[in-house]
Amino acid sequence: MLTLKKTASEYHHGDLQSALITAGLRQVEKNGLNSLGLRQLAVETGVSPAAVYKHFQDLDHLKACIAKASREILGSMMLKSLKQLPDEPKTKLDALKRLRATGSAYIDFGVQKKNLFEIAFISFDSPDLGPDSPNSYQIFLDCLIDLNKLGALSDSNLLIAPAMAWSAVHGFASLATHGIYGNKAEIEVFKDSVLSGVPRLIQIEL
Amino acid sequence: MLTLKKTASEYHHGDLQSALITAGLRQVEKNGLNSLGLRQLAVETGVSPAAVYKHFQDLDHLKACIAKASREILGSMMLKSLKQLPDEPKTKLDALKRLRATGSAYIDFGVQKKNLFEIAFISFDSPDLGPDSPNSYQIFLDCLIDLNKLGALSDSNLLIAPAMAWSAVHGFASLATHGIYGNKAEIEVFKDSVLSGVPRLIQIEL
DNA sequence: CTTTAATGTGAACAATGTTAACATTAAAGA
DNA sequence: TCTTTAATGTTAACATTGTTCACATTAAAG
Repeated sequence: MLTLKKTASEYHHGDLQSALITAGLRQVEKNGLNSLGLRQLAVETGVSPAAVYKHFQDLDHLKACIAKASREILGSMMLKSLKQLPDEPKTKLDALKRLRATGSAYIDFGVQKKNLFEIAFISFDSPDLGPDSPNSYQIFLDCLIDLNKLGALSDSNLLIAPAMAWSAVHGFASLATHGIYGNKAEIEVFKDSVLSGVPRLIQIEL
Repeated sequence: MLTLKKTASEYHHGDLQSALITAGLRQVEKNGLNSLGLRQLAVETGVSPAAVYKHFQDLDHLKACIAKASREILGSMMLKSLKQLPDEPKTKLDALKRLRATGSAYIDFGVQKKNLFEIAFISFDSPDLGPDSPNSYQIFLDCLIDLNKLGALSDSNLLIAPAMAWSAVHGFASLATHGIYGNKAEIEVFKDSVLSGVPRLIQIEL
């Protein structure tokens, strides 16, 4: 339709649903998950508190949508990290570099946007909201499929390997956001170690 | 002092501070972090809402104390898992079994007490509350020191190795609590894989 | 035994999530 | 096009929450 919103009757918002999610993302990123409030978001988007309930069942549902949006930002950062590398990896080493890049992006997201990372996995269980796109697990898996095609991974590991890689990377990101590894310079050292360890963890053979 | 609380004047509670933490732990474990409320805890411990503020600065502070208590339960479960093994490991393999036992206990805690695991790392940064005892990181470290003494680990890794092991185990526990690996039977398979992968990750040489 | 500090109560406050009844607009069907 | 209907918004109210203040009660210290 695309009706160049001249209809500024100011009564209907136009796209409140995504406006609330966007405002929520900004609020969480700036002041943390605890600072997220329904009324405050309503004010921020210039709407009454009750209007929110036309688009979300309750605050938890809205939070879940903001969480999903966070995960999708994470996923897009992972994809972005891949765009600076050769598309179709021809060698095992190239394929491995791609896996490492996605892992690095995952950790960077956690460290740089720790408040978004904090909310990202809220209500991750309930699949009411449909799959993430992009989906970070799928991105890991694609990298491992490439490695498998090139013979760097045993087939039996295509189920286990992504789980293990994800665990290591996610765990490091999570612990890093909790300030366990000190300042960002120190984090970088540990991060490299973890990323270098992943191929051993999932038994890559070059 | 130990004054066998005959002084049941019913006005002063006796040990409200820890009673609130205990009640908080039970509430979180049963109904999740979101269900935790100050007034409700006050009712549960038979005390007025304002009384809580004689022992905690605010709800966040109380939450942080409950979180610390959760981590200490985790730590004690790790220690418990060690008590069924030979005290002083004489062989590399024995030492490795101890490391694996602690990792297994860590993951079990996450899966079996997912609500406690959820709160456990809240306010982990702020060291106002003093160190955990027992401290799960220290337990990992002790296992690795044993391995190092037996020559299974390069010295340079005594800083990095615990961080990596912790990351893998913590990440898996975290993702498992989010229901990513399906039911508990499936989780067990993945868990064994991760635990078997840790020695490769941290470059144990047997 | 008196004073003081620790620990409790009760009433009030502002702010929050939520709901219900109603208003306005956009979309659909005659 | 006109009418109806569904979608989307508003306002007012409610119960509940975290928090504070003035005050009461008890335990500990001098």
